[in-house]
Formats: sequence, C-alpha cells, structure tokens
Amino acid sequence: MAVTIRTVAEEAGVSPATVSRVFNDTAPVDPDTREDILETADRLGYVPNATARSLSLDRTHTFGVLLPFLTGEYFPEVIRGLDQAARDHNRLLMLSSSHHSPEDLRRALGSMNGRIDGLVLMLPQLDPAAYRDHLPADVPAVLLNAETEGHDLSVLSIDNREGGRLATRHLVDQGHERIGIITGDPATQETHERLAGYRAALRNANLPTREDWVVEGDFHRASGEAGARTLLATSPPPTAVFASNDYMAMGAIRALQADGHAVPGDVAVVGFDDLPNAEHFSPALTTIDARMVDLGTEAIALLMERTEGEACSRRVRRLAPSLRVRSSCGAAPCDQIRPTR
Amino acid sequence: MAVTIRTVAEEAGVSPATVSRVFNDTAPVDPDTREDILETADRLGYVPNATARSLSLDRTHTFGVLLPFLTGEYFPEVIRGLDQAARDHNRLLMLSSSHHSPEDLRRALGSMNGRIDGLVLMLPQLDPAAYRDHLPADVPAVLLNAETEGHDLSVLSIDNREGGRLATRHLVDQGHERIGIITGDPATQETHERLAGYRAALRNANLPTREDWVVEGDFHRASGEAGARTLLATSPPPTAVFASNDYMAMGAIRALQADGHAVPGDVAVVGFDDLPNAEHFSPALTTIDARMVDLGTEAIALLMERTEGEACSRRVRRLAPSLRVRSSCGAAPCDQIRPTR
DNA sequence: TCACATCTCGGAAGCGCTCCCATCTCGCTC
DNA sequence: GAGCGAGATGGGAGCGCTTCCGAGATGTGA
Repeated sequence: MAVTIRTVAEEAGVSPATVSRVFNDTAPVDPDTREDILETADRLGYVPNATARSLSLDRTHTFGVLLPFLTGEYFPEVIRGLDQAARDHNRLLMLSSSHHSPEDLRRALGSMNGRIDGLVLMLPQLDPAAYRDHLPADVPAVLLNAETEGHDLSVLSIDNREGGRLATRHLVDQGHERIGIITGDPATQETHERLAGYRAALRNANLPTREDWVVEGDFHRASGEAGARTLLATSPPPTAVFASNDYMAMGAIRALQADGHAVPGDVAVVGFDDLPNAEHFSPALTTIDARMVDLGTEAIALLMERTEGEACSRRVRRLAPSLRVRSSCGAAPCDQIRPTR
Repeated sequence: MAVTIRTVAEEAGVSPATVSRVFNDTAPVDPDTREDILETADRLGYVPNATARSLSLDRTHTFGVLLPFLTGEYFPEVIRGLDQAARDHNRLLMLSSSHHSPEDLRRALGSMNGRIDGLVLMLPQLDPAAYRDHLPADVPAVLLNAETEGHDLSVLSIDNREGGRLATRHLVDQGHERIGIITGDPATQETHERLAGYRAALRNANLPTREDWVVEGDFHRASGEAGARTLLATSPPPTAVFASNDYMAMGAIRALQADGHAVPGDVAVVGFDDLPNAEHFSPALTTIDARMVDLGTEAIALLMERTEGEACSRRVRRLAPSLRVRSSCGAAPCDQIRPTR
C-alpha cells in the first residue's frame, strides 16, 4: 500500500493530526515540526489521498459533466471552456457522454454519486421536467441550453432568439428581401427560438414570411444540403438563407456551389455557432457567435457560486450572441481576427 | 446528510452488512430480506456513495486523462474514443488538460491521487523519461504517441513512419517525382517519424531527396500556408506536397489556391490525421487515417487489461495507419464513406 | 508565585462503505 | 438423537483523512 498520512506521522514522530494540519494549513504548527514533516513527506513521496479527503470533508472538488455527444466541433468547445474554468478554480472534471434516455442518465448519475460537488448537464433531447427528479438533491446542477419553464433548476444558455434575429437582420441590411431559413432539429429548444428570431426580424423589416421558405433541418450537414436545394426550388427562390447552425450552412453552401450557384454572389448564407472552422471555410462563414467556450466557463462559475458562496437560489442566465461578419453573406468582411487553429 | 447504507439497514431492520451484500451481490441473502431491502432502498432513494466505496475497495472505476490541449479536432476525437470505451467498461473519465511542464503535471496528478485506477497521458512536448518519476507508482499508465525508449511505461501510438511512407508512396504512385514535405513541430516524436517515412518512400522509389523540399512547420494551419509558399519558391518547385498533418495541409491548399495554383491540378497535397473535416474540405483531403478514436479505445483496453487481469507488464502497441484517398491528390477519389457530421 | 491566556499537539471519533469472523438456525445423515 | 455442514446474518475493524476536544507547555501580568 502507498504511503499514508500515518506513515509520515510515524516517520516524523508526530500524530496524523499534525501532518494533516500542515498539509491543509488549518491550524498553527511549530515552524520546526512543519519543516520536518514537509521534509519527510517529500522524502517518502507522500501525496494526500483525494478520495479519503473527499469522504471526510464531504467535498470532492470535482464537477460532473454530462453531454449528449462528443462529436463535432460544438461540444469540444464547451468542454474546453469547462476545463479552462475548472482548472482556474482548481477543480477536476468528470466527463461522460451519450445520455439519451432518463435511464442512461440515472445510471451515469449513480456512478457519480458522492464523487461530485456539482453537475453540468446538456441534454437537448430530454425535457428537464422529466429528469429533474433523477438528479441528486444535494448536488447543485446547471443545465445548458435547456428549457427554463417547468422546473426549478439553473439554466445557462445563449439568447437564441436574439441570435436568429441578428442573423436575419444582417441579411435584411444587405438588401435581401427574399430570405429563407433552414431550421434545426424541431425537438430542441434552440430551433424554435432561432426561428422566432428569424420571424421577428422579417416582421420588423415589413418583409413577408413565406412558409415555403421555412424548411426543416436537423442540425446535420446533409440536411443543410437538402434544405438549400429545397429552398432554391421555390419560385421565386430566396436570395439569402439563414441556416440554423454552421454545419447546415456549410452543407448548404456546398450544395449551392455544386449546383452552380455562387455564394455569396447568387445566394448569401449565414450560419449559427461560429465553429472553429467557420472562418476557414470557403467562403469564410458569416455566422452568429454562440459563445460555446463561455458557456463552459460560465457554467463552472455558476457552480462555484453555488458550492462556495451561500447563494443557493436558482439562476437563469442567457449569454448575448453576436454577429461575425465574414464572406458568405456578401458584406465587406471585417473579420474579428482569431488565432489560427 | 443524504441517506446512507445505515439508514436503509435500520429502516429495513437489518445490518449494514446485509444491505451491502444485496447491493454488491457478494454473498447469499434470503430472497425475502433482499426484496425488502431493495424496496426500502428504492423508497428512500438510496444510492451508494461511490467515494466511500472507492476508499474501502481501493478501486475507483475511474481513469484519469491528461491531455495537452482541448482545441482542434484531434484531441476531441481521442476523447471520444476514450469515453466510448470507458462507458463500455462501466468506467468514468476524469479529464484535465494543459500540462506543459512537469510541475503542471505533478499538480494535476496530485489532485487525482487516490481517485483513479489508471492514467492515460498525452504529453507530446515532454520527455517520458523526465516525468516518469512523477507518476504514481501504483497506478498503471499508458502514454499516447510517446517515445518508447528510456523508460518502462506502456506506450500506444500509431506507426507514424509507416504513415509517412504511405502518404509519400501514394504521391509517387500518382507519378510525382518532385515531392516536398512540410514537417510538424520538431519537438515531437511524430514529426521525425513521419519525415523518416517520407525519406524512406523516396529512397525506395529512387527519387532524390532535396533538402530545400523539406520545410519545417509546427502542425498549425499558418505554418502550412507558409510552408507551401516556401516550397513553391524553390526551383524547380515540387508538384506534390506531403503535409505532416491535416491542418497544415488545409493551410497549404488555401495558400496555393490563393496564389493561383490549382489543387490537385498544379500541385497535389496529402495530409495526415484524417480529421473529421478532412472529407468536407474542398478539395476533399487525401490523408492518412491516424486512428484517433482507436487510440482512445485501445488506451482504455490496455488499462483494463492492467487493472483487471494479472498482466502487469509493459505494453508497447502501434496501430497501423491507412491511406484515405480523396480528391486533393489527383487520384480517382474512391472515398471510404463516413456518416455526415 | 499564582491564575490565566496562548500555542502546540495527540487521541479518537467519524465520513460511508466492505468484508472477515463469529453466531445462529436449519436440515440432513448415520 | 447427536453431529455436522451449509446458509443467513450481525458485529466490528479498517480504508485514509479531518477535526473536535482536551492536555501540556510556555508566557504574561499583578
């Protein structure tokens, strides 16, 4: 067995309590004994056992993270934000993905029981009200991109409606009057909010909303391709399309190009998310910054607040999205520069 | 405090030992009492505390994962493989990134001490021999993409030399006789191995290796752009270039296109890694499948072997890379189809 | 010199769980 | 009917740590 606090204590001729005190700086210890203990601990290669600490402190300094997928560029960016903030706060992350049913979720939560101080959940397919009771009562949780009604959990998301509005409005500002949309997966919250933003922008501009210019996608590339072709088959066809995420925007652009339409020359396209690759696409994608990294860092910040401070109340926070103008929309590309890669 | 095994025991009128027995199925229990215990546990919402279990079992069912970055498309793919395999084996993952110095590493390992059964490390910038002694002695570790000499740790990587050879050989097979290379970060192992593969392929084909066709990159996009321009400035310029990863290949292609060269018409380009976006690039990237997901799943498999079985010896395993022929090299694109997104 | 505050430290319980050991009860065999 | 093995269960120590409580030792002021 490895070297424990008792080993160090015996070797240094003190009690475990004293060793604990110097390692946690929790009570005054004579400078000489402290020095002595530190020295023998170092010599023996003692490292406090985090599990034992957790058990006795009832704090694990770990946050659990449950995501639906690990594929694509979106989730990794969120994880990056989580990791960054966790490290800044000296917290660890326990990661698990693929939770598509309440049963999956329950199992994952079971195996995390007792080893996390907080939980960040992103479960776009599931209704919070449905799984709310599965969540451990004594562990604060924050939901990412979830419905805010029907439950009492903290929610963090971006303002999707505003994002949809910004994207569409930008197209309007470019002089387009026939603007189509490819929506996301109708099972998710974002889809409806972004669509609502689109409708609002058209309304504000006194432009008609034609229902055959609203085509359903599912956030995947292929549905962007199909969506673009469906839109171009209407008559008259739109001169601009708002794709509800970047993947669909990229699919749409490739399909348009393949069919001989120039982007943005014949059709302007704007996406949503601002994936890392958006600026490297050709044409560089005009899109809405969905603040994926911030979503991660803010989630941790919320949890820190809940676990450290006394603030135990529910929080609902929406981050403001913003427009990234590049080439795919035909506007003068005044890119915000980002580090390569 | 939450409901513990003792609560359940008292409520059901048995001892904690018996409750433990039914939950772990570790000894025969009377069917009636078992039923009874299960029922009251369910009623009370009892979930075993994983931390306490870990402490008493000295097993955490958790693997630690230390990566250098979480950016880009490479690491997320590896994580995906890790997560997938971990879930299959009913294990949890503890994730942490940004370990660029032995000191960083030591801190991260300290906070994981006692909470992991195994460790997967990817630290391309660090020499295993240097940090070997920082690793906990009683926790099996597997290094990803690391030097195999000078230490006794398990290593899992792909055969980079073979990959470099395959890529270059493919270019040769296309009839190219003037083939340049943009290397990766010279501080990493992969870089030298891939370069060695390039040299070997040229040698086998009896083609001269000109040192001004070997330009140094750093695995980032921008160095691919710069590298391509450097190569095209030689005389005669190469008609094909092997970029040591996909990011540099993409950078190179964009630079070539921007300068008026057609890809693959004027210059053929092959990359390395087969990032998820490689097939969606235009032109679709011919590249080497670096088996990122497999790297993750195999790493977990190795750890399971070490923690479950009796096999405690060092393992060195190299995965075989393979060529993905698409459009950027000028060959007939006979793509292996992958699911979109 | 004595009362008392302050500093330093050890003993031991307790965090929630597992598991060894002991006890008790049946049911069976000879 | 005595002896015995198997099955069911409880008691309690122990995993490595923290922390409360209290005991010595030392210092201070009147």
